[in-house]
Amino acid sequence: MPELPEVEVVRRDLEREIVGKKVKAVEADGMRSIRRHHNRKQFANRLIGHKITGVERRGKYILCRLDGGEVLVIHLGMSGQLLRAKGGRVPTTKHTHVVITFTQGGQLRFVDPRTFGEMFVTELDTVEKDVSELAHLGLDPLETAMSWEHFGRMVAEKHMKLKALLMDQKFLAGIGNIYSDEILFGAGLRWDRMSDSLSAQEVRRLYRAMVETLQDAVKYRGSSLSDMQYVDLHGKPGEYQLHHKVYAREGETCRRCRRPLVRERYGGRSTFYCEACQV
DNA sequence: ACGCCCGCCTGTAAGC
DNA sequence: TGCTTACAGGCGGGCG
Repeated sequence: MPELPEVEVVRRDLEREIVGKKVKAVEADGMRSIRRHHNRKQFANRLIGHKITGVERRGKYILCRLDGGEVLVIHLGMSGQLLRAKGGRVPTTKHTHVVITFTQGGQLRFVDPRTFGEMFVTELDTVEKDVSELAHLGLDPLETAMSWEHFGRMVAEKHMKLKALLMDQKFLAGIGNIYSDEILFGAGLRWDRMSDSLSAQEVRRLYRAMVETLQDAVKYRGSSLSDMQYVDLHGKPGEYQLHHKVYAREGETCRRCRRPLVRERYGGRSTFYCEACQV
């Protein structure tokens, strides 16, 4: 579900809500969501008694620093949600796999119907070396300051379709299916253009569209589709879906040229674009 | 090195 | 109404 903007919104919510809190109790309903651990007790014991000292993001991963030098790594996968429950009396919903209770009261809950998401505790100073998904992450489009010329050199070194390149987490960290389509519309480029075929002007448009699209999406607190799988820490949906130009708008009119938008399958997933505005 | 498919899961919607 | 199928934002692995 969540891509960079949604994960960033949740990270900001977590920073406000759980930093400084100390873990009192941890419950997990099975091993699926904490599959890197040997057992539930070991997972719980690495959290209990520790205070959250900060919350960072690497691409689509959330890292909650703990006092004592460990870190709680969270990946939401396709359907994962982090929800804050204040007081203790809020009933847990179906698919709640992990509940972290703080000493000051209140809980952080991990809900994940499709169970592609996960969380685990590991050493902070080796996490980016030992966890290969993190070790191989590419640049973060919002965190890494870089010139469009530098971006253009990186893009031109590859010989890949633009959509595949934008979604390649080893190249750029955080962009998924929704935002790749939105970025490419913003840049006026087709999804299947080869990365080494862009003019300087096209590179500049792509870089600009990438940064602006992601920033806007964060500003509107992410995209919540009809399934409502993405909500923020307080259970509230985002509003960026109201600003989507192409994603899930097959057959609707292009906001720029009024022609109907098209959908194509690529790499097993839907791709939305305008045949006239994207070349 | 890359393109493409599968598997991992559950839920929902569309099609018959 | 029911059954079946397709599809959904994630990722890793394997094969050609």
